[in-house]
Amino acid sequence: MAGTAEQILDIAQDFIQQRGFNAFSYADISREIGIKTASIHYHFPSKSDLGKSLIERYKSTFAASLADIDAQGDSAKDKLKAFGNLYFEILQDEKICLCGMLATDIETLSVEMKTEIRAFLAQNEAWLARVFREGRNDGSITSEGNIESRAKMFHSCLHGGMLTSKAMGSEERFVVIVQELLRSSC
Amino acid sequence: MAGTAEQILDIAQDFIQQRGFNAFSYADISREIGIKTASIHYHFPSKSDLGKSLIERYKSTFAASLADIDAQGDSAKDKLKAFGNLYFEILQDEKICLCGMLATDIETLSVEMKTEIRAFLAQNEAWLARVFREGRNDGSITSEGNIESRAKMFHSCLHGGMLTSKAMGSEERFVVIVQELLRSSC
DNA sequence: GTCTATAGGCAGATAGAC
DNA sequence: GTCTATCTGCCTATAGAC
Repeated sequence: MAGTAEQILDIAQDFIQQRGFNAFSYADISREIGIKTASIHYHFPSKSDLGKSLIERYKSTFAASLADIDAQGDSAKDKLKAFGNLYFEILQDEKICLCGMLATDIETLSVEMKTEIRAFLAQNEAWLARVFREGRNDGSITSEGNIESRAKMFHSCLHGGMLTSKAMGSEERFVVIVQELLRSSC
Repeated sequence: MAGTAEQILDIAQDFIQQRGFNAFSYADISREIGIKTASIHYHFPSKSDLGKSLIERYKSTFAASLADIDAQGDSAKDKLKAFGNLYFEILQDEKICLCGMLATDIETLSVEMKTEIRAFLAQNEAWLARVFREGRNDGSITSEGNIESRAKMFHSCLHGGMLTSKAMGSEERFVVIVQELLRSSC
């Protein structure tokens, strides 16, 4: 049984991943979980507080997913596939990555939220760079070039893929993009 | 001397490319060009009308830029570079592609705007696919795989690159991503 | 075309009772 | 912790004078 604060975060996250930070309100959450907006302010005094808590939680959850992938003991190439699959699952819910969505809103957000978003992106790219490095050792990745650049490109392509595929209304499109990305990155 | 309607579109475009569709208002435009909000409604009765006109204009301008690239008579690989450079110039103004920004807001937009956004993305991808095809003929692109998939991936990577680079506050990051993309796509 | 004035609604946020 | 009530301000949009 989730506490109220968690429930609020859950609903807020859905809204943001579907519509963006500036297109949802406390009233939306209120309607969804049957609690007045004033009560939401008790848990999260300002919208920025809510946003910051949300990204922190998302970052932790995502880090746990990456740890799960590592624990599978697959090849580096399979890890990249699994990473892409994390995003595919998000897209299947008609959402995009929380931080990808917030990235477009970045200029309108508090410094606290900005900092958290950047930390999330950096966390992902550090993981990807490590996996690319592993791939050169285990032989599952034969492509050349700078590891950090490759990680940034891989990461960007997935975010752009989610974004454009959601806009075009096609999950299949994302699948095609990821296949092509894996082919040219491994 | 630009007419008022054009001026309104110019300002609105700046705001959207920097902050998103749901984070700017007629009042913002009003302040910027010294005209009352009621007068803006005379030119564009609803915000959706403004948005639709804006994307139509953007699509035409972008198509003209693509025609310019074609007219240079460069190799296909150089055309891809020039395409990436169009987006780099946008990022240098601390913006991202208008339709990339609107893509995240897609669920909150009118059907008219949605249709225009999809048409823009499709236009770009048709051009990219054609250039990849040219590259196989002129020998400047040796990579294999499905042409349409490659165009979608290339396109997605640029959009994601703009998005994440703006969020990270680094133009240099975008340059690195494009270099890596060109390396692995040609 | 641009203005003043205003409608009607929703936003984020707070005070204080229970 | 949740409520009612309310504040202040901004939003999109319209009516009607000039």
